[in-house]
Amino acid sequence: MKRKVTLKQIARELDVSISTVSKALRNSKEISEDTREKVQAFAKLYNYRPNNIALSLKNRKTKTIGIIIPEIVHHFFSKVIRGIELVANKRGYNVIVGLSNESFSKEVINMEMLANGSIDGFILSISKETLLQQDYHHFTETISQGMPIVMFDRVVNEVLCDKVIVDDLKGSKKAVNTLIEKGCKTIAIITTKDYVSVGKLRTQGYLEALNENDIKALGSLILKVDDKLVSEDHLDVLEKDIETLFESNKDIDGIFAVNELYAITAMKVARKLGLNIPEDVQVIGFTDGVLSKHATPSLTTVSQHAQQMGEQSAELLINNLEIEEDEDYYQTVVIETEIIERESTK
Amino acid sequence: MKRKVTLKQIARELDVSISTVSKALRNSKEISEDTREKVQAFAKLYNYRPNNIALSLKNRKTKTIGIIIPEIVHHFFSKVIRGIELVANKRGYNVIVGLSNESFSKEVINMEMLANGSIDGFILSISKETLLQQDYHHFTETISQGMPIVMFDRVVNEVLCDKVIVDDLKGSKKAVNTLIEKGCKTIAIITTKDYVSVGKLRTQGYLEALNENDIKALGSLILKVDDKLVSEDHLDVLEKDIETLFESNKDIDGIFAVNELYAITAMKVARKLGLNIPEDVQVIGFTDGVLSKHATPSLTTVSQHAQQMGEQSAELLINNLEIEEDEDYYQTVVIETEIIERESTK
DNA sequence: TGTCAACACGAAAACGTTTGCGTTGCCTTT
DNA sequence: AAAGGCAACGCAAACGTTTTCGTGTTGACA
Repeated sequence: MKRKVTLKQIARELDVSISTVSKALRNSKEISEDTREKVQAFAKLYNYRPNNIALSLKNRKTKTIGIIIPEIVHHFFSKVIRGIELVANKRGYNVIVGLSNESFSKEVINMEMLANGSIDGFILSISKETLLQQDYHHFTETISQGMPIVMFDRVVNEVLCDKVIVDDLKGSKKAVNTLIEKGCKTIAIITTKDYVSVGKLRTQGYLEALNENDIKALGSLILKVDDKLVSEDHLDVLEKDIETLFESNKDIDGIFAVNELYAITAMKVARKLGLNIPEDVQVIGFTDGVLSKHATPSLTTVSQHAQQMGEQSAELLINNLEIEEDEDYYQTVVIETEIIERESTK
Repeated sequence: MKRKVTLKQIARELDVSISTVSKALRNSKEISEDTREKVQAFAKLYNYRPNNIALSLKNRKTKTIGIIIPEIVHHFFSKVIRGIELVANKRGYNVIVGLSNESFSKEVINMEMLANGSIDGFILSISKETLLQQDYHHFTETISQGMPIVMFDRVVNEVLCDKVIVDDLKGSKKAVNTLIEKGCKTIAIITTKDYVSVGKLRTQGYLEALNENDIKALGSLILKVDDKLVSEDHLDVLEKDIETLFESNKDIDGIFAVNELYAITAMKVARKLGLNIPEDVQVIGFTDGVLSKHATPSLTTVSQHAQQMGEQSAELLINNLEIEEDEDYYQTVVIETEIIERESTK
């Protein structure tokens, strides 16, 4: 087990100074060709690689970016990570991930662990609990210490930083409009409670779409699911709620669900009630996850281009890191959504 | 934008030496109570946090572990990561992830990026290309340089290190036995080409189960899918193959698929051919992903306990890191599989 | 009054780099 | 022969810590 070789060891072995070795390896013309070759040969032989930590300390930058997300076992987030990793690697950066598990305190802890020199900047999506408590001091403090943050998807106006979001409102309008075009008269929405900003926006898009088409929005057609309970009952409760929705609104012929799971579950319940998809009820979901693609019938969805979001976030952050301290100019990039038509619509 | 405060700045401000500040903060009794309080108050005020990079350099350990996986947009791998992250954080470690994207060269590059001081050890699952080329020098070299590796799921005998695997053979035997118990007489398997070790093992388990039940294995019932092509056609090809399988073996009443997607696709094709599940054909898959749970009918699977694998891997690695250089004793932990019965079996 | 221990603190090395600048020795130039 | 120039290298600082080993100042004690 040979330890990693350092400049010092090479220097001692070759009887020159450390600086000479360093310069020789970087092809400085201060060093004679003789010594340069000698040093480089030796370095190659012993497979010398500069120690990253030492470099980080010297350069005051680590060339790694920190990601904090609420959950990794989630198609959307892992796709975002893939996007981030893609451009990060291309530009010579590493990524280190922290999971908040939707908890405020874990988010704070994780950020503190990373903010002390381990990384150059953050890319993150806010946890539900933080959203609920509306306590954003850890973000603003980090930023004020000179560490840039890029937020994606779950963002918040109170914090000034670069942001990458999908146009939830427009996306859901598109979805509902699609349902209307395909002949739906009575469209229900299955959404989340309002404190999740994306849920709120998507609901709003639904309402606006109805409004613009002169369809009256009915409270009974709006199902707001409380997704705070993560337990197994969650699904059962969800199914019951949806069943009630269908039964108290017999004329529903279109469903817009703000995520994949709700959509799939809606289809399941509909089928159980003897309704055919898409003949009797058409369904559109949000997020193009793996479920939508492989469900039967496959689900028409509003695609969020998760990987692209990740790529954009990384570009934004790295540009920020490598540009000379510009005048605190923050931008918000909007990723367009796209309807992917599959079998759950006519 | 105030830069992060350092020991040196505190020292200058309070007109004491750096060492005094350091000692005061660590509550050394060398320092008088007066100075201690003064320093600590100042540090708190300016929110002093020791610089991680400097600590890493000094201690020659980074307290972060590197993960290299073939793909992150994958339920199994992201669940493993969650497990790793869980115990890593609990024990004061961070995780930094690299994606090989199933490519040999990216695996090598990624490992080299991290091996130069950024991390203390690796947890990884080998890429398909590496498995195919059987070139493991980057693993052995890393290990011989004193950096421990824990491999999970996709492991290889040629490399000596800690390993965490699932009992693929036993797991698939269990699956096939379950099918037999439930009355299946003609069981087909949908598997991968043999170079993916887990595919090979699972096929072997299938054969052994049949053998032990005195059922003759038929080559025509074994479908080996070439999953090298990742393209969209993949699915089409798969469907065609499965359709052929069903049509040339009309009496198939049980399907064992080595992964979720194959199983779901098999169900889809079966239904298209007018077969009912589980009445006419029963299906069991491997891996309990999100598809299995939410498919209709939901899929009976062999659960691999991915999160537990991650936890075990992390425990193994960290123990290795924190124990005094023991005598190169490597262990292989086997995670038991478990059949999760759902609607695709009787 | 001289000695010694205890106390409170500072200097410096170390971790592994990079780099500006100083220092040799030798050759050229006038 | 003296001065200047250049090639080739070493010194030392810096990044931010921790820690060992001084060192100076007390006070107590003989």
